[in-house]
Amino acid sequence: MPAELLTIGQVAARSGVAPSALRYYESLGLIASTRTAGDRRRYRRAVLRRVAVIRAAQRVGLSLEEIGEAFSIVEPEAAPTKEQWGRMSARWRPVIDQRIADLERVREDLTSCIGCGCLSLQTCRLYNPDDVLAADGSGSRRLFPDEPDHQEHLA
Amino acid sequence: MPAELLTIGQVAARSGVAPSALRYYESLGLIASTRTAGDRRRYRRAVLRRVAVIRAAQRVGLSLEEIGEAFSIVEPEAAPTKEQWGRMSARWRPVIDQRIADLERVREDLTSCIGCGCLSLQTCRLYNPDDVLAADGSGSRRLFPDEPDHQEHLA
DNA sequence: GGGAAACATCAAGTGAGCTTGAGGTCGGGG
DNA sequence: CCCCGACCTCAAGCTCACTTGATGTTTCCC
Repeated sequence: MPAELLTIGQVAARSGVAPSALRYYESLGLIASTRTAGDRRRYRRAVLRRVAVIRAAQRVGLSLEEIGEAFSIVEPEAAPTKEQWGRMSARWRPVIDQRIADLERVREDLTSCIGCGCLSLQTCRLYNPDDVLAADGSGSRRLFPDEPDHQEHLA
Repeated sequence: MPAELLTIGQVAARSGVAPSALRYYESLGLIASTRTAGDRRRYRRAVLRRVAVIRAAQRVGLSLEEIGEAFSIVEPEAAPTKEQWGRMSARWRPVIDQRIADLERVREDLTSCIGCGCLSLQTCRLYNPDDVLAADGSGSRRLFPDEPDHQEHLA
């Protein structure tokens, strides 16, 4: 327990992310570690920041792959420089803004539908939304995919 | 194509949700249908509203199971009454508000971290967040789970 | 009335993001 | 010196929300 490097257990405890998840992130190249002679992982403190950024980005709805792409501009294994950080957040900002706008619209629709008495009508946006998914392939769906437009409406 | 009842294909076209997904929702009890003599599904128009509500709730980050719970207060197979709708949206509003607040915080953290020069410091909220996950079992994680608090911080 | 859509069921597959388990290694305290 | 717990790898399992495919039935239209 010197000071400089953290064990996986310590990183887990301090970040709240399970060791298995940290190994998984590492397998994806999202974080990096050095190894001891006995093959144990040792993490630099900067990994805590990276993990925090990963969790924050997930909350925004980004996949680990997208996060990895954004990380490709910062050097692995170190804290981002101010400039790199700036580029990353510039990249994510519009995504966050969009997500917030989406949710605000859902909230608005939900609320206005109560007041407007549109429950049985077809003019309601919730009833007759203009953002709709088209079938587009296989596999699971992102929770908040970029929904392609689709024009087919009610009658 | 009389008028009253919709086929699964029509519901799919009008809601933008694939037929297979509609059958899946039905298997979970989220929507209901009657059957023709030949065992084909027939949906009442109200199902369009329900499907729209389901998609909206998913956008907010609710699982289909949670959506089903919320639906348990409205009669299956019919459009919600104004009162039921009110209860549902009252139930979801705080969740939406919370999600929006979370995202705004991430955005704020991202932005302020650029300006504040905290990149190498430990006072930064992103670096030293107070919302952290504890290990809690198996399986996949919700994209935006209710994160239990966890107090273990840096040093 | 005949053929092609559209629909039915059911089992199995998909992808993301992890966890769990088996089986073995490392390292610090008593 | 020995033991326990933390750690290692790798393969397999799991959840969620669907889709795909196989196989069979209905229905609409000409």
